[in-house]
Amino acid sequence: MAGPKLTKLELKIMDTLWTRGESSIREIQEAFPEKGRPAYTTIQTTMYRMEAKNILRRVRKVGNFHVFEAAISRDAAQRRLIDDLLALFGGRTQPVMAHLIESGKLTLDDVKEAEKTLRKLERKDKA
Amino acid sequence: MAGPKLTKLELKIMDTLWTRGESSIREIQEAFPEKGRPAYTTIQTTMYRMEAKNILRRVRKVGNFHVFEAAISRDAAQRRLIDDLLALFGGRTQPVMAHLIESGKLTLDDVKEAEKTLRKLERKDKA
DNA sequence: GTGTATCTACTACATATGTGGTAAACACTA
DNA sequence: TAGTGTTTACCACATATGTAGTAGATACAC
Repeated sequence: MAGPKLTKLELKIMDTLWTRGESSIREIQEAFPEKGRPAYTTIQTTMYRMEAKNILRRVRKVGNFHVFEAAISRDAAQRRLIDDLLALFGGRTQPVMAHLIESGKLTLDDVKEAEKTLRKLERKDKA
Repeated sequence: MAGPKLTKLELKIMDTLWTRGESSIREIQEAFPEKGRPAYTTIQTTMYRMEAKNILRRVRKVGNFHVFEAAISRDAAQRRLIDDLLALFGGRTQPVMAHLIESGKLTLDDVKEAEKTLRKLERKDKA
């Protein structure tokens, strides 16, 4: 059933946890670019709410601060993002691909890579 | 700069306008599946807000009801959806493709089609 | 012209999210 | 152990969104 839906801010927080592993609130806050960095308590409140939703959990206390870790994988979160997008397109990948190409984001190399992966999968399925 | 961000409900409303063209609130409401169909005034309120955001506009009055039309194209809205998703992936298409493949949503035919389109584009760019 | 059904315009309200303040607890240093 | 700086836990608030009710306007059928 894929992970829960995450907002943009939640995703940025998770990104730090996924990339750097266990982190304190302060470490996560300081991972934001200084320009437009949210207040410490903004991150804190959001993380508390994420804890209530089991998106992350506190694993231990060091000194007087808590250390948190991700409770869902990056893969699960990403899959959810894409599933949601696809649902908005009625499950059809074609328009998605068309837009990716049109915006110049998808290169011929990307596509060849995808094709290679698919052919590999096909062989595996047959075996 | 691509269109404004649309929510799921807003997208469903726009979908009717894009597909069937000019429509009344009632027509849009009745385009929702009977199971879980939002109340007339739910659609109405949402459409009024969309009007304020210039996502749609009322074009004329027929009898005692207004007729609305889309003020942004399906293409612009879809592009925005995909741009937003891509931004969450740091602009990288690779993980997006990987997930599409992994979930079985992207077939070899889809990819070949994309490749053909890309090659065509390439030739056009050269010319 | 009058009645009836529909629509409009406005209001209300709950939830999720982003935002950040404040007081009290707490750990570490000197 | 006393002081200081950080953290926690909680609170408050604005905005966006989904949800729907109500009163009065309005058009159409007869």
